[in-house]
Amino acid sequence: MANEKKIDCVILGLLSHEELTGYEIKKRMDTNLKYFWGASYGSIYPALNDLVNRGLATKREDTNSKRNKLIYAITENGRDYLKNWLSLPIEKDELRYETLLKLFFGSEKGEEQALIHIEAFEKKIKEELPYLLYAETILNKALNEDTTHKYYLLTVEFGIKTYQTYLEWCKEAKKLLAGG
Amino acid sequence: MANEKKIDCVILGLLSHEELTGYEIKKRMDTNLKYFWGASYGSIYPALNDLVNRGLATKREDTNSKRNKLIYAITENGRDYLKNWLSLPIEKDELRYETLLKLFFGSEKGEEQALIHIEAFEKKIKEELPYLLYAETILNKALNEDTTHKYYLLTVEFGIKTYQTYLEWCKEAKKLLAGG
DNA sequence: ATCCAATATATCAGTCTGATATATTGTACA
DNA sequence: TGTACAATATATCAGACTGATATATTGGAT
Repeated sequence: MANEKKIDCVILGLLSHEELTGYEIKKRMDTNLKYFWGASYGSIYPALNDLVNRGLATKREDTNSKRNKLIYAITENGRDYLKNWLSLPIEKDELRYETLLKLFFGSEKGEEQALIHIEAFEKKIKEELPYLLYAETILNKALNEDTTHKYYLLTVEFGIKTYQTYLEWCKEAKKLLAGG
Repeated sequence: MANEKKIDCVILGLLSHEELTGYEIKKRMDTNLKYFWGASYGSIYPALNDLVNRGLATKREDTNSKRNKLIYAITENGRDYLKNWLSLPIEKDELRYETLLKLFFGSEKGEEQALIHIEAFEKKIKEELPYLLYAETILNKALNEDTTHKYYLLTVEFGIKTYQTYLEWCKEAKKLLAGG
């Protein structure tokens, strides 16, 4: 089996729910998938053209709007490709935190600088957590109507739990740094 | 200020503690930094040559061993470069979990397949957690002798806390999937 | 002796990011 | 009514990095 390109799989996954433009795909990623996956336009647009060439998606111009919109939809072959990928074992789960990297080498600059990075991290997490909690409320309400929400909720719960743990770690990290 | 390449910074960070070969640098990454950063030989070896050309590191052949060893050391310029990077604000903290991606699109294949991915994730975390707990013990003992261990311990505590949270999430995720 | 795992360096096709370019549409507000 | 600005929309490219592959040596087990 050919090595599945991640960007192809995410796009097909999103298209399996609804028809989308490249711009809308990017927006979905930046909101719904933000906490565990990302992608740039530089990979999305070439991938879309490639998916069409391989018969996994279709492209059509939007005749309703005056905008230069290109709407993509998944094909049956695309759905098969997605299902196959979903059933393959996970290749890689990766955490890549520059904050921890700078902390690891922190002795070179000292405690004051390390504290700055921890507090910036804490601030960012505190700002993002409310969006996850809001999503949790919405999804719990909509759970009865649409069972696909259950899978989305699973990832939101992951985000909430880890973010809350991050905040606990920040507290302890500051204590440890101060010499406690 | 020129955009600091991450691979340059990690290598200089490791060289700031001790002289190392490219192979040893990779080993440090795969053990100590594993939980928050990774790098491949394909980036390490070219970066090492580049660092030497820019005067941030020096290269010398190991005359003691019969092996074709090339030992790298950080220069004063290299240390300045590292210190500057450490004081810059964090650009990106990124989590990229294929497990969550496949879960998000899980409705396409159903609960049984989702459960398989969650249990594989749970197994992997349970296997890795003991190494972090072991590192915690060692570092706590050595904390008095060497204060640089404090920074290493900070990242280990992050790993332990998040991994324990992952395991809690797995339990709840399985309940949620089963329809609870 | 022989085999295998670990040590050690290096390169390359292909993936993906981040920056940049370009143009249009909707909205606020003066 | 004009006009500025944010949002919508597509596209490309240099450069970073991965994963695979190649090559060769050394130490230890049997």
